[in-house]
Amino acid sequence: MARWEPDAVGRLQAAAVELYREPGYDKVTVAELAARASLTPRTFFRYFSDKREVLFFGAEKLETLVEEGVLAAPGGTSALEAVAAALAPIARRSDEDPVIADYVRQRHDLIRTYAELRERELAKHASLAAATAAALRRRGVSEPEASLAAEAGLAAFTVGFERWADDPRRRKMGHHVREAMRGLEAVVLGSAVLEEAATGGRTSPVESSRKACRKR
Amino acid sequence: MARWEPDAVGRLQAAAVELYREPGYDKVTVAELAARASLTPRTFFRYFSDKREVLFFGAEKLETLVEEGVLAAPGGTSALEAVAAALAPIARRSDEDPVIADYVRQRHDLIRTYAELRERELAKHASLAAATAAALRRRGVSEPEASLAAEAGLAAFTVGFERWADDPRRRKMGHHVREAMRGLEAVVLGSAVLEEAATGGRTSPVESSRKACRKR
DNA sequence: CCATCTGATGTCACAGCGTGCAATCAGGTA
DNA sequence: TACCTGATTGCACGCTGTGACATCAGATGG
Repeated sequence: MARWEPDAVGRLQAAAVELYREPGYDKVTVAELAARASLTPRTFFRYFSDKREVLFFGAEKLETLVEEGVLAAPGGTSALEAVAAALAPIARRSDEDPVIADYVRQRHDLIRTYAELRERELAKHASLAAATAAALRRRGVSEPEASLAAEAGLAAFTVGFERWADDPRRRKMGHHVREAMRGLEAVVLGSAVLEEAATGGRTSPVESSRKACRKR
Repeated sequence: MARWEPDAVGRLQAAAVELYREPGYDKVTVAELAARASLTPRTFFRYFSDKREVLFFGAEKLETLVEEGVLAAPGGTSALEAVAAALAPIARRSDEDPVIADYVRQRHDLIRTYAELRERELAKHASLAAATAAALRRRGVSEPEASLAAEAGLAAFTVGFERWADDPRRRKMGHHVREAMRGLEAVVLGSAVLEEAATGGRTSPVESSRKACRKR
């Protein structure tokens, strides 16, 4: 039997999701939030550095998960494939457990609504990208490419994620993410606009390799 | 002759760059900053919503610049090329004017140093990506591709920008950005690791098109 | 059974951020 | 001279986040 009500962190997180949704993130004070968890503001700030941070608790875990995923990708896999492979299980988690999916949706709604939360989300995203690039480097990918694969791969994931969140047909997140990855290829290969090489003589950076891929 | 010392905004910006560098962003109070510009905190907050925002003044201008650039790209240009074309003049501005380049470097140093500033920068970056995607849609690019081209193109720009900032050889920003764009292709085409199709049978999303591009 | 230690929680005071509202103040206008 | 205008200021206030110290229930141990 514990001295205090157990799981202070969990109570604070729950209170946060609840109150940030209903009165609203900007309407609620940390004092009220803490009170709902039968705690004081001081305790809140002992566990979370911020009023925002309480919504981003699993972030470090996610980071190591993706790192491990990148390292675990089979040898000979390209950088971008490794990133995609590391990201796939993340999508799967939501696709397999509707409870998780609901939580993810609520959290995403919050983040979409409040600029301060969006900023923090972007920061976490950037940190994840940096960690991913580092993992790729540990796989032997050299520098401009490692960062680019990490950024591009995560960007594709995000685009897929957002389309999932907005999909009225409720298709799986994995589906949207795969589609986004394909879309990324298409865009980089220059087939998005079905252009007919109308560029006026000057050879753009993207032009060269697209030439090599005409058969597509 | 003006009633008050003219260009309050400019004075506040100058004071900010100066003081955020030297005592440090987290050491300086808005009161001190305002005082250095011979103003009061109240006036500071009339012009800037934040202690951070004072460093991000040109952001809206940059946004419209990129939008115009995307719209102005010659017809038949692919989505990613349009983004690259819109971004190129931005790099050129720094490459041609060393004063601008110095300012950009100082600002980047600040943003790299302080997490709060980094968060705000990422938010501006995201907003720019959204505006870019919107401009692409106005060009007829449809949705997963518009966002992907915007995100990927901006990510490449950022990677190039960062390599420029760290380049001991001081090559031009345009050079680094072009290289990053090429790197992006390389990564998406799967040539980053020089792999020899060692994937164990399963066909990954990226696999299909890479097959079509073996000649590279 | 009492003393002590431990670790989570609470109290208090405080600096700084950001805002609403009303006051000032210099110059232009009638 | 009286009035209007618009930039700036003063003031009071609520909220965020922090440092230093007190509290309190139980575990430990003699």
